[in-house]
Amino acid sequence: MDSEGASSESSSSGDQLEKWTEEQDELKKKLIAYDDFTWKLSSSTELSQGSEILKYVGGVDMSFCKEDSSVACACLVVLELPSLRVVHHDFSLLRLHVPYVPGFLAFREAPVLLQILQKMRDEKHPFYPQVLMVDGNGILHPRGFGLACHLGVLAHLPTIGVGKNLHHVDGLNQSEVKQSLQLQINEHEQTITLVGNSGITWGVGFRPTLSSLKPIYVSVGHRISLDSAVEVVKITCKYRVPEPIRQADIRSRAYLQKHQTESFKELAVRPPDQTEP
DNA sequence: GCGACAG
DNA sequence: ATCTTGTCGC
Repeated sequence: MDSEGASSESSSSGDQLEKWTEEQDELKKKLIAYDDFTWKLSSSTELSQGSEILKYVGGVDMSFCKEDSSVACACLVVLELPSLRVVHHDFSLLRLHVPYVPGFLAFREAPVLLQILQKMRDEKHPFYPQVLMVDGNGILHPRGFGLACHLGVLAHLPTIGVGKNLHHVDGLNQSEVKQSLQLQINEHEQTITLVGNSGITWGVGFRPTLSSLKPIYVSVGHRISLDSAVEVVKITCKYRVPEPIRQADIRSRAYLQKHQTESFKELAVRPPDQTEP
């Protein structure tokens, strides 16, 4: 018998988390936390004629089956600016074998999302996104490398991390953020910089609309500065959750429900096929 | 040691 | 992530 708690359960072993941590640290070396793109926002002061403007913003999200949380639908949408109309969407239905572990979301969700992105790029689709918004944090993460960073580096794409809940890092606390925003309730600025105990700026808490008490949390994913990331988020917010992510969320959920019966059969766990004589 | 912990 | 109806308001 093993003396150590080599608990033979389905959850991740310490070894796995160690491997994942090393992989995050390795990929983190390629992280670019400043503006590394050629487009400009149409609201930019310098309206140079030659430069391209930001027109195609992507969003990714995943939904899960309530009966079987390992059955998931990943969705990529692309919205056109400034209309915020969806000009492209794509889905992938699959069964996940990697569990959700706080701090390691990317190992569960990045592979599929990357696959959908690559498919679009390989097809040289004209609406391939110039920047991608991700339903998960960027550098606002225990090791400064959340899903948005992970996806950005692997896809070599500018990405923005958007969290609906605060990942408690470096002393950052949800109620403190809310209090700070409460103090600014009368000011024009609905944004609060998230500075941890160490002095590091991890992102910003942001209230997109006047009615939304609960903030969203924006952080740098890859190849973009925090200021630019916030600018992009601002111009894509019709509701609390920015449109690209909201549309990916709505559509992935709808797709899952529409194909619930079929997909459940397709992805059903069958015992190994031993019908051969 | 205990609690906290994106989706 | 998911479980969940109505309701108040623009």
